[in-house]
Formats: sequence, C-alpha cells, structure tokens
Amino acid sequence: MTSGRPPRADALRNRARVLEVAHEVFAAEGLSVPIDEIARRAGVGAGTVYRHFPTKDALFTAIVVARIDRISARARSLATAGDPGQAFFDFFAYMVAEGIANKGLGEALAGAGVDVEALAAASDQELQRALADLLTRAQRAGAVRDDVGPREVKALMGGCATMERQLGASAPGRITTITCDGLRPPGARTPPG
Amino acid sequence: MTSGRPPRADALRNRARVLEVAHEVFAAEGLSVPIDEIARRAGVGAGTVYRHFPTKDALFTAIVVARIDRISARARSLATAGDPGQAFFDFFAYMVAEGIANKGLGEALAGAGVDVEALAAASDQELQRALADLLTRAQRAGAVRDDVGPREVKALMGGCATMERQLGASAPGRITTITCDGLRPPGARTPPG
Amino acid sequence: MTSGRPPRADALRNRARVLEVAHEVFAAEGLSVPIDEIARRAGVGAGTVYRHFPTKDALFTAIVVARIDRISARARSLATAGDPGQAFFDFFAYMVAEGIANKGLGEALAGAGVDVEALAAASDQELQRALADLLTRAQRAGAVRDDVGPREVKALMGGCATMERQLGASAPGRITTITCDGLRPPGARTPPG
Amino acid sequence: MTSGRPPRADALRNRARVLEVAHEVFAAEGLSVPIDEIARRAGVGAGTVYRHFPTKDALFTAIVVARIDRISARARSLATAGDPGQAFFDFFAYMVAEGIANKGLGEALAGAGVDVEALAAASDQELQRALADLLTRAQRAGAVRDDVGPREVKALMGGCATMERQLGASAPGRITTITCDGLRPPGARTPPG
DNA sequence: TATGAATGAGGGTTCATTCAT
DNA sequence: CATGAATGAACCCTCATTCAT
Repeated sequence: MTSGRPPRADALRNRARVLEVAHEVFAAEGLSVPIDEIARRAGVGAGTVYRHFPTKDALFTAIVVARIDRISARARSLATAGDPGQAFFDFFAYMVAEGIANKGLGEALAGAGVDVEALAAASDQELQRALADLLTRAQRAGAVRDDVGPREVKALMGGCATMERQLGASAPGRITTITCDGLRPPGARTPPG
Repeated sequence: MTSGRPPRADALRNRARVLEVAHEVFAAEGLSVPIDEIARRAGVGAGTVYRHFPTKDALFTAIVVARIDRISARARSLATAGDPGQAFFDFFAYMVAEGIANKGLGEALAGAGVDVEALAAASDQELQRALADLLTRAQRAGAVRDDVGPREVKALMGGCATMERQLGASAPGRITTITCDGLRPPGARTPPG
Repeated sequence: MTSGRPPRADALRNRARVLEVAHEVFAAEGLSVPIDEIARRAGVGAGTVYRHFPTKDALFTAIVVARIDRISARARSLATAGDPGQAFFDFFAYMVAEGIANKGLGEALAGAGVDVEALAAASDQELQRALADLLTRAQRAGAVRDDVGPREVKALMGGCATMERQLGASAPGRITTITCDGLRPPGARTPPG
Repeated sequence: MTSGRPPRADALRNRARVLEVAHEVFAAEGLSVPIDEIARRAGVGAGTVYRHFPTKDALFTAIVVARIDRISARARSLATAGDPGQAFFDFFAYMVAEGIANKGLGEALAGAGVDVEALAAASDQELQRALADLLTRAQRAGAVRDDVGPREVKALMGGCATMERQLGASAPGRITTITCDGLRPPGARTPPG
C-alpha cells in the first residue's frame, strides 16, 4: 500500500537495468566496484541509482535477496522430489554453480565486504530453512552423514564456489565432487569413476 | 649491483619490525588496514614502510612469502616422515590452522584484494612442489584419491580455513574433517565416531 | 501577456497548498529542507512546485512576501490607533512573535541562506514605509528616541526574534523588553517591576 | 604528552596557514564554504586540512575556540579594571566588534550550521563565567539592570553583531548603543547626545 | 498541467603514495 | 636513512533543477 499508482515505465526500465548491470558487475568484479561505475555502465546518473537503492549496501542486498530467493525456491521444489539424497546433492551442485558465476555473491557469503546475514536476514533464514529440510530428509535416508547441520552445508557450498572459481576451468567440478563425497556417510562413497 | 654495502643494523631491525607488525595486523584485521596504521603500531614512519616495501601489495606479498616458505619447510620435513597418509593429512590440518589464524591470508587466498599467485609466484610454486610430493606419496600409498592434484589440494586447504573462520567456534574442525574424508579414496573413509 | 486565460482551479489549489506546506516546513525546520520533502508533504510532485515557483529562492520569497504583506497590513491598521507609542511597541512585539515562530524567516533575516531584501524588494519597501509611519508618529509623541530610523528598527525586530528563539523558553520576552527599553528616549524607561 | 618530539616546521606553518585562511573565509563567507576551497586558498591539498583537523566541524571549532579564548582573556583583564559599569560596557562593545568582523562566528552564535556550545563547551563555559563576573560586578554597582543573566547578555552581544553587520556602515554602533541603553537600569540612561 | 524519475555537480572524507625536512 | 606531512584521486551520497511520461 505504499504507492497509489503503478510505477512509471521508464522507472521500471531503469531499475531493472541498474539491477541487471549491477548484478553483472558485482558478479564479475566483486563488491568494490564504485556506484558511479555501475551508473555509467547502466547509462544513468548516479542519482538514479540512489533513487532506487538508498545505499550501496541496499543495492547489493537487493541483488543478493533476489538470488537467494530464487535459490530457496529451487530448494523448495527439490524438497518434494523422489530421492532425498539425489535432491540434496542436486541442490548442492546447483548452488555452487550459482556461486561460481558470481564473485560478489561469493565475497558476501565469505563475509568480505558486506554482512549479508544482517542485510538479507529474512531471505537468508528462509534459505537456511529450506536447506535444513533437504538436509534432514537426506540424512534420514542415510545419504548424508549425521554430524553436519545446515550452517556447515551452507558454508561448504559457498566455499566450493569460491574454490572452483579460483581454480578456473581446469578440473571443473572436482572440488565439489570431493566435498560431496566427504558429506556422504562412511561406506556410502561414490565408486571411483 | 643493487646494493654497494651491507644494510645498516637499524634498517634491518625496522624491516623486521614492520614485517612482524604487518603480519599481526593483516592477520587480525584483514588487508584493508591502512599503511599508516601499520606504521604507527610498528613505531616507524609511513615512509619507512615504503622504503622497505615499495607498495602495500609488496608488503603483503613479503608476509605471505615468509609464511609460505615456512609452510613449505614444514611440508618438506613431513615428506620424509613414516606414514605418507598421516603426513599428508597432518600437513593439511596444519595449513588450515595457519589460514584460520590469518584473516588477511584468507582474503588473499579467496582472491579478495590481492592476487598472491601473481605476486608470490616463486614461493607459491615451491609450496606447490612440496605439496605435490606429499600428495603423490600419499596417493601411491592409497591414502588419497587419485583424481586430485596439488592445485586442488591447495585450494581446499585455503577454502577450509575460510569456512572454518566463517563458522567460528561452533563445530570446530568439522569442515576440515568432511573435506579430508572426501579426499580419501572410496572405501577408506574414517569410521564414524 | 503572461497568461492567455485564467489559471485552472486545481492549479490555484496546488499553489496554495504548496505555499501553506512550505511555510510550515520552513518555519519549523529552516531553509535547508529539500524541495522534494516539501512536495511530498504537500501531496504533489516536485515538478509542480517548480511550475509555480521557478527556484527554491522564489518559493521562499513568495512565502516571505505574503508574510511581510500581512505584517505591513497590521502596521497600517495600527498606524491609525489612538496612542502612537503603544501602537509602535505593540507592532514591535507582534513582529518579534512572528519571527520567533518562524525559523526560516529568522535565518533569512540573519542573512543565512537567502537575501530577502534583494528577492522581496517591493514588499520589503512597503513594510519599511509602514514601519516608518509608525515610528515617526511615535517619535513625534516622544515615545521613541530620535536617533533611530526604520532600518534599525527592522533589524532590531529580526534580531530580537532570533535571540529569543535561541534562548528558548527561559526568560521569555526579556530580550524584547530590554530592546524596547533601549528604544525609549532617556527618562521614559519603564519603571522596574 | 601526546608527542615525543617537537612538530615539524612546515607542519606548523601549514597548520597556521590553514587556520588563518579558514578564519578569513569563514568570517567573510560563513560556514558553508567547502573544505576544498579553504585548502585551495591556503595552497595545500584537502588531505592536509584533514590531517590537522579531522572534520570540518573540528576546524571550525578550533577557530571559534581560539577566538573565544582571546575574548575570555579580555573579559578577565577587564574584570579588575576600575569602574565595573565601564568595564562591562567596554567588553560588550569589544565582543560585538569581534562578531561583526566574523560572519561564521555570528552564524555559530546564532546556532545556524554548527552547535558551538556542544563542540566548544569548555571555552564557551569559561567565557560565560568571565562574563558572569563582569555582569555581576556591574549589577552590584548599579550600572546594569538586575533582570538579566549572562545567557541573555551573550545572546544580545551575538545579536548586536549580526544586526550591525546586516546594516552595514550606515549608523555604525547605533544598534549597540540602543541595546546598551536598554541594559541600564531605569533612570540611568545615557543623556541624549 | 501534474508527476516524479533522471540528472550531475559538488560536498565531506579516506588513504596509498611521494617528498621535504 | 627515517620521519611524517602533503598530495590528490576516488568514493559515497545529497539535492536543486530539468524533462519524459
């Protein structure tokens, strides 16, 4: 109920454009990119960025929230899939892939530059809940070791993304494979390929 | 002919003091600490820091180089120890512990702020060689899976440090345990408990 | 030929609403309030404010002009009252009260932010004339010292307002009493108590 | 004990130059002058200003403190002079003259732009004490009316300065004369000149 | 005509690096 | 050589004013 009429078309366009550019730039260069640079690449003035997002943190938060919400939705849809183990590890790989493509998200998850947990608390908690569901189901099915909780799994996903990005294209997915193997209970390791 | 005479005693002392303080500060606060602050804590002028290290990156590189060299030495000494598997995993844990205690090193390994591989290429390669020896021996002994190389192991050690630091004191070592389990070949997992 | 037809009713309403809100806001918060804020409180767009008043100064000037015109009218009506001395000092107190209630007007009178005399010259001169009449009559009646002119009296009224506002509720009216005493000719001071 | 050695000559020179320029500029143009402008006029970089004064407020405070301290000293020296009434009114005129020459000081005293009482609390209180001494002595001698305190007198001095500056060179001192007359007890007015 | 989004020139402040003392 | 003051390029953010819708 904050607005009495629909937002203007150009405002929506600019907002979307800023979000899109900011997402690309943050993903490619990390969080230290100046707002002025984002504005320049979006073809708008710096003030326009600030009209839509009152602070740099807010802009970044908006991007991360959208990202996390999409990820949570994916987690929710997987939670009802057939095989709990498969669902859990599919989600793990999906989230790592997201993180690889996004340097800024990685920095945020690693706690460098912004405190996402503080800024995007609601989305972060929802993600944690969805993840906890996936995890618990997989653990009950005997597909995941019992001595981990959602916090550790989240950290591992963020860490895998960072490591994979760091290693570049050589041996893609190797880090994630190893980590997932480590998450399986003893005796349930994937047979060597 | 970079120097006509041996360096003065006070210059050596200052250089050592700056290195020591910078190490502590970078470890505790990360790479964003201003040079002025390091100089102040070292009890020298900012110019003195720049006399010994032409840029901030160079200072940080020097610290990392010293760190890496020490780590390499440790790797070398373990390489001749009795059990290759034990040696490898001991070294893994040792390096993670180093990384946990050092925020700046973690930032660097995560790629935020400096590109260590570019700045400390020689030491980095030497570490890689020492690590390769440990790794190969452990793999030959059947203690580590065959589909990883030293680059992946190095990334995993850095990642474990970052993740453990991020999680704080809850479940200490859990991430490292999982990762090490993932590094073992199928069938060689640690028994539960 | 500034307008080919009479202004529309809604335009008049908006103009009046903007003036009213701007007056309140300037009075309460001073001149540094952004135009956007005034527009928001008036329930119009910023562009509407600029349609009616080409600059921020113009808006403020319009307010001050309206204020001054009202004050001039009061001066005119007092000029025909019975006792010239009473009329003069009544008006003095009235104008100080106006100024106390209006932070923006005080800032303008103190020369901080806008040059009212330049922007509202006509109204200012009319006020000066009305004030001169009151003053001259009071001086002829022996109620006010002879060595002051309307400019000094106007400055004193603005100054009293600023000082009273600055002192807040402690000793209300003391400054004005002192100043009015100073304006009386020697021997005509108010008796103590 | 904050410094182990004497400050460098150039630093002292620059600091003094910045203070001098800032004083002139604040006095002439008021508090809204950008720091960059002050730096430019002083022939230094903006960073140099910030080395000596951590914020713009701090710079302005330093200037006001120096000013107020000088004024307090003057008040103290007058406090032991022969005639209490003469001493009080001499000081009044002196402080008004100071304020006339200084637009920034006037703005500060009028509360526009900075809260001097908060930033320069110690100096402000010392001035208030010195002023209270002068005032009490003059009141005991029957030279000043009894229903005013130091706060009112300080406000009157600031107000006189602002008003005199506003009126410019016409009728110089008239405002101050009137105000001082108002401060005398009934029956003690200066005879008409 | 009304709207409110877009603009862009500054403003205060920080900090890596240089250079006078 | 050591010192630490000076520099100046950025950075984040605000707001008077313009202009597309």
